[in-house]
Amino acid sequence: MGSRALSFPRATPSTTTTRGSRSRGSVSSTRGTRPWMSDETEEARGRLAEVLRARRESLKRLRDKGIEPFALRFTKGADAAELRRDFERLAPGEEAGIRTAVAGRIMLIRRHGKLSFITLRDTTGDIQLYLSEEHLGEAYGSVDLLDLGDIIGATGEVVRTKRGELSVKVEGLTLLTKALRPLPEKWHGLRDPEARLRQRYLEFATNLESRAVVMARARVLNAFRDVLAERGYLEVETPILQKTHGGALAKPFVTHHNALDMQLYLRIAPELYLKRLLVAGFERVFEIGRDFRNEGIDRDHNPEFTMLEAYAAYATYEDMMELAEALIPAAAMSVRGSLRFTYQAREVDLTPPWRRASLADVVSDAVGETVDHRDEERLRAVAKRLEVGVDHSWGPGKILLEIFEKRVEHDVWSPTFVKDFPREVSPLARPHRSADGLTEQFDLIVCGMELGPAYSELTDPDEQRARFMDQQRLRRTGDEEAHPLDEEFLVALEHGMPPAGGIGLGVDRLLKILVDVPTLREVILFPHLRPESGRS
RNA sequence: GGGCCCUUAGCUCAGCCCGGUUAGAGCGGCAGACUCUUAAUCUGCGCGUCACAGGUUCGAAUCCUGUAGGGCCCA
Repeated sequence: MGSRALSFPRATPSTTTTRGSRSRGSVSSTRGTRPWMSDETEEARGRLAEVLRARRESLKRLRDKGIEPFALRFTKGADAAELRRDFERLAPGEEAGIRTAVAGRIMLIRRHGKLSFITLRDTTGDIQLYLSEEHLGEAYGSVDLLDLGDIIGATGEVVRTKRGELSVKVEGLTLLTKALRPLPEKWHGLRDPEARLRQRYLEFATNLESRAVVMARARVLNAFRDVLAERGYLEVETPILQKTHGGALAKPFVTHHNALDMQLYLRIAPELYLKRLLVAGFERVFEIGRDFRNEGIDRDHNPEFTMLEAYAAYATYEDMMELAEALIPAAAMSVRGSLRFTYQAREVDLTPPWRRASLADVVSDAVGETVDHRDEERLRAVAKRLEVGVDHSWGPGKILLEIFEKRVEHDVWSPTFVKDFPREVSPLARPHRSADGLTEQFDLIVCGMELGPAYSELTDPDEQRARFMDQQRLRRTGDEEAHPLDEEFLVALEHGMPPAGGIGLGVDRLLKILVDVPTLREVILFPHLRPESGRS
């Protein structure tokens, strides 16, 4: 059963509009409803109710005329952008002599009696429809039944109007989906910052510039996959539901498997499973997926976020630096077309190679005195001077890291590999080949943000067990982010994991930089918001 | 966690400081005119628990307190 073309005699306007029924809605069951919450149309009051009733009315009229308002399919001939590109040179008043079929959402209607213009929006942009009674005959009356927000298909010749707007001169019009709710204001779009996030689909539908984020995300992921595939990395998927949450220092979400009657965690990182794949003999693997961390929500944190993790056997953290220097520029070129641009009005240059400096050196430079990861007394003094809160139980390494994160990191703007982390804050990285008490870990910092860590991976199962035991001690002192001991992972390591380098990259934070927005929420398609409560 | 700010029609916003008939406008909606518009224009008509709860007052969108959601800054 296909959709019948929307061509029929002019509809006789109903004289029975909805006026008489307005006062019925005085029972206030919809008190406090918000547009993004469902409401009971019957009892809704006010202007929205009037719009909803009008839309239902035209829906009914369409059905009365035997027209299905929710069609099955439509064959598109071209996108708005394709037409604009292909007919760039068409002169005003000229007809291309070529027919096409376009489809999209009605953003604007300009009716001039026997002539109407519709601005139609598809994925690629807007295209104008030119509709005239002269051309459409009786079917022109159907234009009266169209509303802003409806999704339609149109066939006709490509023309440029006398006033210079590229248009499709419509010969056939098909209603594809009737919109039963109104679009936001046509000029301003959706502005309320809360509504923009809660009804993200309306933001993307009406605010064209917001779509750039969605495009950029796809481009970054494609660029990553291209670079990794070219280098022989295999894309894999590992469990999100895990018995033990590991691979990072963070609080997990807890869930429950009914049939097995057991507690499970949503992964905080795929790391320990990717390493099992190294044990299994896959030498280069990567995963792009969601991690979940049960932490606060702010401009740099969302409970779920997208992470790339990649591992290469027989490699070190220097190789991961080189990989990062390939991945991020590829993503930047794909999104920005350049390695030099501004983030929040500040110049940034992603041209590799990037600065490599030890954590102790970066902190020393920033605080104006030489510190190292063993001098607890001096570190405590520096922390005090800079008003960085530190706990009595912390060792020097943790204090050093805290000073870095609270006072130094934000100002590290050019891409920098901050490397060689104290052992106590790095439970999964290999001991440094030449420096005592350090590990071969780096954090990549760009525009004051940590994009991700990388290690020369720890392969010695006994050392790994000792690290986990240290973490257990921290756990007992109340550190909820300490790494749990994963016995099964240790058994896997005992079977032998090749020496390897591994890296994690936070895709959302990179996107923040590439699309130049100040908050993570802007780059997440559907960011988490607190539920609206107290409105029942 | 602390401070400051916002919440008025489906949407975009006035009104709030200094309390006073029935809370305004534009878009959108409805009815009509209009064959080259670009947020089309023009005429007419409607449309609100002023986020929520309490307090002060003869009287509260407006002043005070609390709560919720959101934003910004600091930690």
